[in-house]
Amino acid sequence: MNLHSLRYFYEATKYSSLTEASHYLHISQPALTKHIKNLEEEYGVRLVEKNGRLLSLTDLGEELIKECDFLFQQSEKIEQLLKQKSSHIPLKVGVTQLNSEEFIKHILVNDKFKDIQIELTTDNTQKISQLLINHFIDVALLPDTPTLVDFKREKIFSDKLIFVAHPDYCKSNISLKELDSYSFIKREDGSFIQDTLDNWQTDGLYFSNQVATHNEALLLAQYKNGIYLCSSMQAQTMIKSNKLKKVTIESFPVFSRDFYLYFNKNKQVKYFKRYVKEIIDEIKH
Amino acid sequence: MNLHSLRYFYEATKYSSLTEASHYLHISQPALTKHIKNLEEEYGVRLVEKNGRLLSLTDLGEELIKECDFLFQQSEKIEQLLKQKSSHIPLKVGVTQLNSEEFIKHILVNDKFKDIQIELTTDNTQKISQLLINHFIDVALLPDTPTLVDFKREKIFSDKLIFVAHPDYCKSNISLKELDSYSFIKREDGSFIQDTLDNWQTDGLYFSNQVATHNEALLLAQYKNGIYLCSSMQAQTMIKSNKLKKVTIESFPVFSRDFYLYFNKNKQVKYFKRYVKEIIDEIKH
DNA sequence: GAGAATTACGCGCGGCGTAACCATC
DNA sequence: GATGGTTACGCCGCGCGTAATTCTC
Repeated sequence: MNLHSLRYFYEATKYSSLTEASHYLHISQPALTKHIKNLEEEYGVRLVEKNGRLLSLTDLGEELIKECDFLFQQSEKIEQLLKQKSSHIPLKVGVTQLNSEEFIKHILVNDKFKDIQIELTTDNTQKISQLLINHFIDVALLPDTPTLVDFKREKIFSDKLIFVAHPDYCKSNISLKELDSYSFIKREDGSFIQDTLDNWQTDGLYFSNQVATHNEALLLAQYKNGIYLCSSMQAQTMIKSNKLKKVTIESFPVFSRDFYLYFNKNKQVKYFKRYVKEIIDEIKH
Repeated sequence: MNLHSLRYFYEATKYSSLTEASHYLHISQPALTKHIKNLEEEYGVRLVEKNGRLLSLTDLGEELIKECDFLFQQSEKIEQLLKQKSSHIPLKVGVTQLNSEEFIKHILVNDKFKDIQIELTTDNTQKISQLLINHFIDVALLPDTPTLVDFKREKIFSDKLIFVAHPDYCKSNISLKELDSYSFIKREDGSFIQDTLDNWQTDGLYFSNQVATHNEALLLAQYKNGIYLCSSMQAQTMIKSNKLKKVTIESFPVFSRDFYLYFNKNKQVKYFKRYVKEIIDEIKH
């Protein structure tokens, strides 16, 4: 029997619709439908029936799910056994400065990664891509990179520059006229963030403080020290926990970069990819 | 985890070597190796180790197999549940006269087919192939057939014309000089078998009796009535049970036809194919 | 018309077989 | 040299996503 289709069927029933399930299972909705049809056709049985515009389980479907509980519980047990005895060499991951902190915070410490041992390398895009090419690392999280043009990759998220501030510090939408009512947090000269700000408005911005790192800037922003421009990825968790809010400023252009996972062939990479995507989903929420 | 590879690994351990297992599991031996490697690489574990020129299970491998017992026992239970509730429309199978008796005897009454309901049509090759083309039947067992040239097919066995006789009736190898010491069983004039015999030796053959059907001829041969020319497929079981033996006659040319399963797309056909192949293997032994 | 499922279709990867090679007896 | 396992390689089908369609509220 096709245990692959059975697994998807089983997992899908944990959600209220196929569409919802497809989202959480990281598979397209038509593909899920197909898996269910597979089972039904293979055995000439009906497992689901139409219920309004949703599907619901037939009696046989319910019965099947109960049996699947045992099956996949056992399969889980086996997987744990194997993972426990695993002597994997660590998966070598390369990231840029921009990602590294978020990576460490949200990905590497995540429970999902308890069974993948990871060795992290942080360097600039150029160096990381060279490591990947020379097989010194297995995976790299990087923006679009010319030297990796024919490498396997998968888009993970789109990073944009956004303004953030303490929720009480200012309105959420600020017009150009209102700009002088607020102060901005200044990053070190020559940094990408500061250059972007300077190029946008050479005058008219009032800077409260200058800091040396992204972390310092975030801290100041939290203490209502001003509005701070940073990558949406880096601010996401603070926004989610309401320590900061996103601030839109009139006519500020969109600076965005897509980030990809580039990878060499490696059995573990598959899981790594899935976990990363799941975690990114959680962050985006 | 990859339950497909796990299944093959599990089943393979029931045999003494991969080569032997591959034969019974109807998969090539390199493919089996690959499945095991899959599991080992996915989890970074060792499941088998070299033991002379054979493989044997590691401790972890043994442990894994124990857990797999539960897993695939449960999977079997689920499969039974589904098959029991199955409301399959019968699988429509077409065969020629030549095959039909062997089919009914050795295939359709076989235990393996208890969960596939079969509707059998017997007719000549031309008619059967038309039924297949028009989707009136799902599977057909036929020799190479020009009208089905771009149909999906799979070679099932090669049928040859052979001489058979009672084990005590004659020697196993007969030279041309000795031919006149034995009598032959004569089929009805115009039959393929009789025509073949007549075209080979227009004189010099002594015919004891003339019969109307293959079954009658087999019966006579069993009663030491003479040597009988028939298809190897049709005589196989009598030979296996020592009621008849194969007789080689000097300079008799090989008349052989390959038989194929031709099939339309149908979920059940997969199982049908596998069962047929297994049974053919049993017959060939 | 919005949300859900189904059908149609095309692409890429993985599973498989064949063949050649290596290792053990 | 015979038997069993491994590596290399290429093909085909299955699993999947995208897009268009149907169905329900």
